[in-house]
Amino acid sequence: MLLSKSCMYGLRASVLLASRENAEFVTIRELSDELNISFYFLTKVLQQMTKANLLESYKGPNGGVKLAKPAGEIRFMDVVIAIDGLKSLNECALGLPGCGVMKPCPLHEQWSALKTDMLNMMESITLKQLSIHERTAKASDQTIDIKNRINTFFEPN
Amino acid sequence: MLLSKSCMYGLRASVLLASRENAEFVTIRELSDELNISFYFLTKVLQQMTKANLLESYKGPNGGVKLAKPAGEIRFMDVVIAIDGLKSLNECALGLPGCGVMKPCPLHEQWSALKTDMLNMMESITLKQLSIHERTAKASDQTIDIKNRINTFFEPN
DNA sequence: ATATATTAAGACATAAGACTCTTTAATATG
DNA sequence: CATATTAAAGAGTCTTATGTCTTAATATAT
Ligand code: FES
Ligand code: FES
Repeated sequence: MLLSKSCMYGLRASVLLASRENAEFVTIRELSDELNISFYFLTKVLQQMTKANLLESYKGPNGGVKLAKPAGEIRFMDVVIAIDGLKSLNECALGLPGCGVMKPCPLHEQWSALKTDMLNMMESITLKQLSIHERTAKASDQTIDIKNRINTFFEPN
Repeated sequence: MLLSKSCMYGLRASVLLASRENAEFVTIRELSDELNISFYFLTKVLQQMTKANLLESYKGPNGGVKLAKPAGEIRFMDVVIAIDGLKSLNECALGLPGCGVMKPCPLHEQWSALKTDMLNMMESITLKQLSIHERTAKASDQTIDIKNRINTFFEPN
């Protein structure tokens, strides 16, 4: 598993929030219902994102969470860093210390090339792009309404 | 973490075994000492590889483990499959079920491209290549003898 | 003020992964 | 045969990740 479950949950919620960028605060309960993620657990994950200034939260009636910046300004990578941390992005494939810093392991050359591609991807893709992809998919399948479609994207495990 | 620790341990041990392909059985104790991995734990991991017919084991005096085939015929991927399983190679980046089979998630296109590269790498690299890389590295640093060099590759965490 | 809605924080529970130890089985050697 | 050496198998422990619940804090509305 490349990303932790927490991180995947955070990403799913982010994309959903991005697809409603117009909206005001969305309750975590609504997100967790739609994504089939434990409300309690998702709450913890989104707290991490709030601390990292990716989300803004508001307590009380009409409260909830929303993206702290335009979806086009939040990179895939930002979410990963907020939840799994920077270290998770620079690990040696064989788990040895100091990948890229110390003596490279036998896999380093190949692995770091892949890692570069992966980082480029994470750096270039924004939540906006992910949410647009979602919309396009929806448009191409007119028989399924929006809510339904999001639900099929984010089916329970 | 892309690969489990078990898997990384198995790979490290494999490369070490490959670099001694000439040798007869090597005891797990010797491997665990040289790689700074718990002997008990490594034993379990190598058992999985033996069951998968990647290693051959022999009990009793002068026993141990050795590669079951020439190092050039064992692919990186074979070790990963033996230890982490096939499923680990085809996961959705967002943890959704049926990546590549069911409706793709918003990240699928980008992620599956990366995954293809990764699988190609795992499929094309053999233990022989990894061990040769190791030898080359050694040759370029004459001041450090072989055993020492392996030890610096495989430092404790 | 009081009641209600909501996130934050912290404590707790369960499951999975990582690691350890003990016992058993196979083999070799004297 | 007796003893030593080694991996296999199984049970147990420790740690980390995941998931749940309760209480506190903050905001709104009546
Ligand atoms: S040192 Fe192992 S991948 Fe970089
Ligand atoms: S469905 Fe998500 S990466 Fe393929």
